[in-house]
Amino acid sequence: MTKRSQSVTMADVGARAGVTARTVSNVLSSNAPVKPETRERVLRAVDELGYRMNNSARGLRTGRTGTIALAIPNIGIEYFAELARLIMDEAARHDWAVVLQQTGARRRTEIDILSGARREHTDGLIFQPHALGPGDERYLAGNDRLVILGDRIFNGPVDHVVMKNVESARTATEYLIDRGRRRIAAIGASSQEHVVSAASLRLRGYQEALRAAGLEIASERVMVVDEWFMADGAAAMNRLLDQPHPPDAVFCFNDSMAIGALHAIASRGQRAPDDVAVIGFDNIPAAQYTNPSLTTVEPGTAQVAKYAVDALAARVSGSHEPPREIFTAYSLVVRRSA
Amino acid sequence: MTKRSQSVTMADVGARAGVTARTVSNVLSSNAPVKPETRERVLRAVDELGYRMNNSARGLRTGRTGTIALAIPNIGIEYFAELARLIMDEAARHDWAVVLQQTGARRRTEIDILSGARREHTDGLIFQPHALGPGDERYLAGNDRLVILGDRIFNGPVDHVVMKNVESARTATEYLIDRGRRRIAAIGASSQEHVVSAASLRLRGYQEALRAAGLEIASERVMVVDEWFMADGAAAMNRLLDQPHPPDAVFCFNDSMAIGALHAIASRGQRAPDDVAVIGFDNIPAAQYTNPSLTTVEPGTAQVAKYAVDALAARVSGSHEPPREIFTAYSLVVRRSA
DNA sequence: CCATCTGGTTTCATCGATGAACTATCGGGC
DNA sequence: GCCCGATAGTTCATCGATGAAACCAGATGG
Repeated sequence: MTKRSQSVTMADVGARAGVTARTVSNVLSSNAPVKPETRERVLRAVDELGYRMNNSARGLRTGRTGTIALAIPNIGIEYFAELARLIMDEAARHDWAVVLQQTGARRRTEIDILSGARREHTDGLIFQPHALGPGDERYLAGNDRLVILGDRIFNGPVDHVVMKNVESARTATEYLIDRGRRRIAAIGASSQEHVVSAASLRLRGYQEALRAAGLEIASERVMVVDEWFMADGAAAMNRLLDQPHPPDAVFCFNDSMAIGALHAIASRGQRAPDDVAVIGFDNIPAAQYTNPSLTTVEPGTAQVAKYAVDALAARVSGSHEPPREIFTAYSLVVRRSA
Repeated sequence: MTKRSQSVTMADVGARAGVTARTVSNVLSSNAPVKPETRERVLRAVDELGYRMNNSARGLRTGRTGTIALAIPNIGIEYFAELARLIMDEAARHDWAVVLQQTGARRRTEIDILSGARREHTDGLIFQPHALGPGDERYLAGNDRLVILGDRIFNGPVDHVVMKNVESARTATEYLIDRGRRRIAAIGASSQEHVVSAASLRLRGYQEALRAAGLEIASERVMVVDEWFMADGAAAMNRLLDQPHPPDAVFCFNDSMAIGALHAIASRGQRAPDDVAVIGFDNIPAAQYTNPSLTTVEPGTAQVAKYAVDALAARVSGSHEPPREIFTAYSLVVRRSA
């Protein structure tokens, strides 16, 4: 209609409806009282002119953008896709749009995101770090309105939504032990053992279970990987099966690697769980549809999403309560692979 | 440091560096000449004060937000997760942030997104419609800076990046015929046949191949589904296997459904490809790691992402060339399942 | 009859960065 | 010595919505 669809402003709408821009604003945003028939006329004018609110202007004035950022390592990992989906659903209930940022698990990118370099002035940030951890608290500075996901990794004053990584990993490993497995491998350890990460916590749970059962903790059965993709899981499984005494069970630190492991097992003509039992972590939707279907740890992903968004909402609306650490409930989902 | 981290402005930085806000702007954004040592001082001040550009203000002035929207049905479908990943990578090269919107494949939501109700004043929109199609051109009005993905569905004046759905589906079906299969089913048809959609185009390719080979097109072998999730594929496959004369092959309109189908087959103690050959569509990363690995159509996803972002970039920088329709290259990726 | 209140609307300044236009300084070139 | 052009900065208005406060009925109450 108009030459530049951008250029319709509240003043234009007001002119058409016979009121000022301020009244248009009152109709569209404010809770100030407006006479019903005026409201009617304004809304009609909005419609006729195809008016769209200019969010930059509103954002400049109010300091709110209506957008939050979600920073995750890689949306190609199904768990993060699922997490993103759930978080976006929650965010929608707060009328937030979500800007997605992939960190690629790179330290540099994670720092950039925290320091705001890549952050497009959002109202808040939900952040699942991978490369950053304890000792990096300084990068949190200036980030009120921040929620950290996934692991308990910062000592700094910031809200965390965390899984019971150690406990749930121990539960998964105990399950394998209870089913009579004795040579239990782990896939997904990190090359930097000292860092507190999902990898090191799940590894600890695994080790605790073995130790409690009096089983040997064989270092050659702990597979270190670069990343947590299916390809990494498959490669690690192949290396395990090449060993002189291959394992009779393997605990993968996420479902993607478990899917890779299942594939490697089948490719070599072996069978899960008969030859090797496989257990995963995350309970992604696909875990139900692998062959055999995947036994895995349900870490409370939906809770993570809900708690994270709610915690952020509280910060955004000005809460100054001391940062909380919220734990999600986990459970073991038993299917066919173990 | 400051009470409200938001409040550091270019003027503040300038004051500290002994210049005006305009010069700070020149250093940070403009290509106007600035003396090296001034630049130095300004950058130092930026650092010391922890200054972050206010994107709302800039957006208000320039009319650019530095953000584009990507609207897809559901990021829980792996193909869309992969597509989103690739598009975000491309967008990053244009210094764009990406706001993700899920339509849920709902018509109402798709209309809302096009009409801007849920659109947070972005610089442009990449949109994969599902429920909208030909006849809905009116909803495109006022959307310059729009790229439509996935299928050739609008006659309106808008850029499309489209797959060769009919041809590639025909190729996939022909492959099954060449391998000696005769009772070939299809999973993924839509209940609204008349709408031009991925579903109807892939169905057409399937039918063309059967017809060309002189094979019967049995309507009971064309499975209609609600959505394209793994669960839908599994359910459809189970219905097929319950038939008196079950198929010896099945062409699934996406990989997620194919994964569901593979699972259904294995759950009933049957084997792919021996009993039933399975072929998918999309070549998602997981297709490589199913058991058996999945033969599928590679539709040129990376090209979709690149072309879409480039086309959008052209529009944003003011191109008024007639809208283009860009086709991606497809190929058949042969693995074990067929 | 004046003071007070309340619903409904307007006026005005403002958020922070940037486009446009302008000033100041410094070398040349003739 | 004067003009010109280039370089380095400045000033000022402006983008569009909204907070604050004023304004203006008309109703209520003493």
